[in-house]
Formats: sequence, structure tokens, C-alpha cells
Amino acid sequence: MTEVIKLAATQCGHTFKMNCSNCRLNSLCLPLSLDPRSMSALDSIVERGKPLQKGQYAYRENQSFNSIFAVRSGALKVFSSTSDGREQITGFYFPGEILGLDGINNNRYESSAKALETSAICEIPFDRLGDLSAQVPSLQMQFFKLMSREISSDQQLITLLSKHTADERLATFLLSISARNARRGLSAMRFRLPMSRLDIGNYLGLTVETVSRSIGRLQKQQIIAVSTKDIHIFDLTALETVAHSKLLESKEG
Amino acid sequence: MTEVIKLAATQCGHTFKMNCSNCRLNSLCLPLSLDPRSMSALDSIVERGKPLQKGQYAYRENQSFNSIFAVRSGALKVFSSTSDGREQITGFYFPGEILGLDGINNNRYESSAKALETSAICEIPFDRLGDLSAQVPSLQMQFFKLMSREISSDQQLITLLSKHTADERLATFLLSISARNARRGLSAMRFRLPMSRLDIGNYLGLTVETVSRSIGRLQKQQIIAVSTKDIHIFDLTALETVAHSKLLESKEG
DNA sequence: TCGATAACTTGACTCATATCAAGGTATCTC
DNA sequence: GAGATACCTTGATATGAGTCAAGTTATCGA
Repeated sequence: MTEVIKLAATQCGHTFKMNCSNCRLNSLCLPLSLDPRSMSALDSIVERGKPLQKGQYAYRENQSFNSIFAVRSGALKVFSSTSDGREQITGFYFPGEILGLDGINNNRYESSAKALETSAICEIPFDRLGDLSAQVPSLQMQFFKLMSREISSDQQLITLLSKHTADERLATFLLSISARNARRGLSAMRFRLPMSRLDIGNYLGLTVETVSRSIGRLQKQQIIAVSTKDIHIFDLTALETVAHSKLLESKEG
Repeated sequence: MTEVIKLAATQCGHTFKMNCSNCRLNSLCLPLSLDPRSMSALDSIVERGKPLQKGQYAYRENQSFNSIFAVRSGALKVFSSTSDGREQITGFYFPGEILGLDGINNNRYESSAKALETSAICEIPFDRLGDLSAQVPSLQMQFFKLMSREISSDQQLITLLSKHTADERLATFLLSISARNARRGLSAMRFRLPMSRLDIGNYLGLTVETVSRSIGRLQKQQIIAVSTKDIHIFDLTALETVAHSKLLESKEG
């Protein structure tokens, strides 16, 4: 084995060995519910390279598939190219979330993953994960659930795009970011968006102008306050109302 | 074991035991690339009940998850309810295809599956499939690929809904049905749609009227001929052109 | 710190698709 | 096989989001 011990430097100058056991995201990520021995087995196959700088890729469309990736810090966007050369963003990925699952089917990635800001990621070689899954039933189950969750969330996006107005889409999007922040122990009410308005519009099937106007409307209703990329949600309930119903929304005038 | 031998009656009155080995769809379905022993192990956990009649459900949203299903004959639609009570169809499933994967994550189905016509389905209990997957690496891999394919196809639908016109969506939809027919050894050029225009519109994020008008435009261009639910594709290349590019389409006038 | 460039906002206008309406056609039921 | 019902088509009109345009505000590199 040629495993290299990966060290990470803290701001105060100490170094420590990064692993799944001491990762504060392990309860959100693949190791969830693994016993210590299995966690250490998983840990031994995880590769922790140096962080991606903003704009760098974790993987690219059509590249041959070898690994899935877990986000440790930062944020990435995943997108594929349409037949006429435009891009479609299919998801944003935050710490504790796993990307690259679309590559399994044809042994090549069907999308590209690009860092929106400096991001640390864990690379998990898929063949070794498969071997380990066959030995550790709870890991296999956890991985099945992970893929199932990706399917569910894609289906929610399908519904969002197919049946909802611009304001509903934007409100749903903000609620999703908020909930994912809360899951990591961060504020559900205040956060900074790592992606541009263009990316948000692309993801939600809207133009930049429409995103901007929709944000404007939510601000005018005092539901949120926005300063460029800093979001402050004043009224979570009102935001949920906007997200969930055309009918109610129109009654508010 | 209380396994009952399932018999199916052919039209000429003979009976035979249905199993994965003799199923003519096994090269499209989960058993793909399994050796005979593993195939028979898989076969022993599959339950083949009596066919669903049109309108009956394979499973319903929020029902507790136990099994995934393979379509043997017929067709089903899978849909979930939006917050305001409307339905969103997320997929149509044809023979050889597998549904119910969204239930794995939370141990309950996040969508409902309804037969569009009389349909025979194979029920595969998920806990037993998990056990077997851990023992048969090629089955585990096949199942991972299956889920990955579902993710990819959902992402393609996301792109279709987000970035394409009504005509592009409809053309893409017809091409998808055509290709899946061809995969099963049926005609790519002539087929009968099992779903209503309403269902097509719902799936594609369009109203019935728009679907109808879009079909009308494709007929006027002599690309397809349609008689209610019977589709005849005259010019597959032209249909692909319509599906793939706004730019080219507008040049044709 | 300045200048350049990218990102964002706002307004005026257009257009693709939704909505409303009415009539026609297939399909099911008794 | 007649009536009822669901499904489909076509036309007229309305509208939400797109497009084009111009100006403002952030961000980045030298």
C-alpha cells in the first residue's frame, strides 16, 4: 500500500490527520451510521487531495468515471451541456453532500462539476467503494439511500420547473439552501449564496433578469433582505407560503 | 419457504413457469449479465402477482416502501403530488424498466405508480435484493447502474423542461418512446402511445392544447402522422433535428 | 487605489405558451 | 348500440417570462 498520510493545517498552525472519524460532517455524509471499524475501512479508501480553487473542476463531462466525491468545504455546481451548447445546472453541492453518481451507469461522467469557491473535496474510488459495500451491509444501504435521495431531489426539481412560477421557484430555492445550512448547524436565516444570479437562473430555468426581479418582489414584501449575495430571511413562514402556492400568493396582492 | 409456483397461461392454453431465465426482457432488466446460478437466485426472490388493470396502482405515495418493480408488459406512469394538489408525472415505464427506486431513501414511496393499460409487473422485495447484492457483485453493480441511469434520465428531463420549446420537448419525447420500443425489438417508426395527451403535457410541462398544437405542427411538416394514439414517424432525422435545435428549427420556417 | 471587467438591476417591449371557449371524436357502460 | 363521459382539436385572447437596452454596483488584477 502506498497510502500517504494526509495532513491539514489549522489556522493556529497545528496539523492533524484528516479522516472520516474526526470529520464533523460524517453524520451527513456517507459514513453515517457506520460502526468505528467500518468507518476506518471507508476512511482508508478516501483520497483527500488539495482544495479546488474557484473555477476548477472536480470532474468533466465525458471524462472516464472512477470516483464519486464528497464536499468537505465550499460549494460546487454540477451541469451538463445541451445539444446546442448551452449549459444546464442540475444541482449545487454543499459540505456533506456527494456528487458524481451519474457517472456510474456508463463509466463516464454525464456532467461536469466546478467549484464556485475554494472547496475541499474527498475522492472515493468507486470500485473500492463497491467492494467495501459488499462487505459492510450498512454501507451498501447507505449508498443505496444516497442514490435514492438524489433521484428524489431531481424529481422535485422536475416538478419545480414544470409547474411553478418564477417567484415559487426562487422561494423554494432559498428554502432549500436555508435547510441545508441548518442541517450543518449554520443559520437558516442568514447566509451567503456562493453562486451568481446567472447560475441561479440557469438552475431554475429562468433568465438573470427574472431572478433579479423576483428577488426584488420578495424584498418589497419584506420577506427577505438581500445585499448582493448575502441573504437574510425575515419571515420563513411567508417564504414557505410563496414557495408552496400560487393560489395563496395571488390573494396577498 | 412458502414460495408458490407462479403459472401463466398462454393464449393457446399451455401453461409454463415464468422466471427470469426465460423472460425475453432479461437482457434489458435487472438480471442483465448475471450468470445462471445468480439469475436463479434473483428469480427466487421475485414475486409475480396477477396483472394490474388500467388505473390500478403498483404503489402509492407515502405508502411504506418494501419492493421495487419491474415492468413485464403494459406501461405505467409515475407521478407525485405538488403542494397545491396537482400531480406531476416524472416518468413513464415500459417493459424491462424498473420503478420504485425513490422509496429507498425514506422507506416510503415518494411517488405513485399507476397502470396506463393492463400491465404485468414483477415485485422485487428490497431487503432480499440487498442481501443478494452483497453476495453477487455483478448484481450489486447492475443495481448501482440502474439507479445511476435513473439519475441521468431525470437530469435529461430537467434540461428538457428548463431549456427547450414545446416542439423540442414533444419531439424528444417521441424519440425516447421510439428508442425504447426499438430496444425491445419493436418498431421505432410505428407505435401506439399508451398515455393521454393530458399525461404527455403534464410530463413535459405543457398544457394539453399546446401538446395538441405541437403534434399538429409536426404533422404539417410531414415528419409524423398521428391518428389519436397511433404514431407513425416518417422522418426520424427531421424529428431529431426538431428535438435538438431551436436554431435549425427556426431556419426551416 | 485605480481601472477594467463581470455581475446585477431596472425599464420598455415582445413572444411563446397558458387560458378560455366551443365543438368534434373516441371510448366505456348499461 | 345509444347515451354518457372522457379525450382531443382548434380558435381567440391574455399573460408571465424572455429579450433588448442602458445604467449601476461589485470584484479583481496590476
